[in-house]
Amino acid sequence: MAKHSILETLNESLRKDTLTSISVMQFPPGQVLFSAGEHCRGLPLVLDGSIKVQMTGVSGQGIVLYRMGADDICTLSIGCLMTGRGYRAEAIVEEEAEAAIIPRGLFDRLMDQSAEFRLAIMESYGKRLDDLMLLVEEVAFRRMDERLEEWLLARASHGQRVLAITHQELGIELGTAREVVSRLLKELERQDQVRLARGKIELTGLAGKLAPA
Amino acid sequence: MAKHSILETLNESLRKDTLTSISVMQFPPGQVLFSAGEHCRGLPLVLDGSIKVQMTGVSGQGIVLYRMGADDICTLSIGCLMTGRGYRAEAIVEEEAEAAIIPRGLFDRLMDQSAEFRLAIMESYGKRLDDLMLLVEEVAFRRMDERLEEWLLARASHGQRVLAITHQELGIELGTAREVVSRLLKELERQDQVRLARGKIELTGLAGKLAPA
DNA sequence: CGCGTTCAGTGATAAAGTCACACAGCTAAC
DNA sequence: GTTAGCTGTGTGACTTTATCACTGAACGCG
Repeated sequence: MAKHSILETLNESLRKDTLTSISVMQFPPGQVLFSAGEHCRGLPLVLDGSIKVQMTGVSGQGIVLYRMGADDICTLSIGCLMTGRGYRAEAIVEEEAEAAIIPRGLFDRLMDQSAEFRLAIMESYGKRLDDLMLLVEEVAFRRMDERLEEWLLARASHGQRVLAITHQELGIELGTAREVVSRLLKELERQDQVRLARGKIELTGLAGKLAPA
Repeated sequence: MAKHSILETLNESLRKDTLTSISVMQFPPGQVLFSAGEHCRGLPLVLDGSIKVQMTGVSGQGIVLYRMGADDICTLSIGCLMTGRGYRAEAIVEEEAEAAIIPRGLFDRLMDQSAEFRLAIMESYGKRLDDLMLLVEEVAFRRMDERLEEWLLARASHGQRVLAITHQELGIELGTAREVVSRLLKELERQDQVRLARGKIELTGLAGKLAPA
């Protein structure tokens, strides 16, 4: 059964209608939920797991725009739904995910009949805009070594000290080239902040700077 | 009297209510509509003129996120309104502007009672997200010389061949440093693409590549 | 084991950002 | 008109990041 906090904004009757007309789907890691150019068929609710949304430039280089996790709404889809434009980004499952899709008609009805639902949608939209603005700032003004360190620490604070990720993937996270990541990591290794192995990064010295769990 | 296409999504009675409760204001060039950190008091409708929305990084460097013109809605404000967060950007009038503000309460009512109004709002939101994603791509992957040329041509195609702008301002448009702009422009001048003067850029050779008016 | 594939390291070079400073063009006060 | 001061531009020196080309290491599998 679908469990998503936005459903709690609905009254008894709308919620029942919604639950009967959506079905929860499972997606394995690596699965592509949607890709650039595709059109949108409804509003995806993420119930569980982790999904990254990334964009690919003409050069073939990519950058991760944001992630969605349990209880998120794929607000990007609403834009596509409303403007009729295709997606500009692609969504890829990272950790086994559960999601349900609210079809267009039902979405319109919920927007019409529930002020709370509307509020939740607008809030999610606002948050997404905010995220993207932060990203613009990151990319335009901040140094890559700082961004890399922060990325590693953000990951580590979720408990792991050994990250399983390739330099290529990290490049896409930060929107830079693989070589740049390799060089910066090598420098961190020289400073005893990390230990490197194929496909793995172990945080050693850096762990001292860990955000409180 | 306020003239904005979103008002046409409203029925007779809602439109009348709206028109009586909003007032059109005039803003001279240079006026700051809102600045970073401020809280939002309603949804601004742009009736006429040109307003740029820009962000300033910690380094003090800025970048223009997008522009609003006649018939635009300041969707960014909705996000602030809904999440309660302050603005992350600032809005500055470029060309004498007219705008009206729909207060929070009325906005909620319009969202409640007009499906068409809702649609227009969501559409505007979608477009803004799209703009920002394009910007991320620009900043992350494209070369500065290309972006500069494109910016100049986009301006020129509005009729002018002589742009009144300083290198500093151009730097903020593109999110780069003044020196970088100076050097790239100097190079264009060496190639007889532009002629430079204090506070002015005249498009000469570049004008051949003008987008059809 | 040997072979192919993916991942990582690195030198060379180009583009962009940063810092420091010189100087030019304009304005306003004298 | 001359001069002081401000804003805008030009440029050298240097750092950081991006790009290109290539090498070799680690792994997966027949």
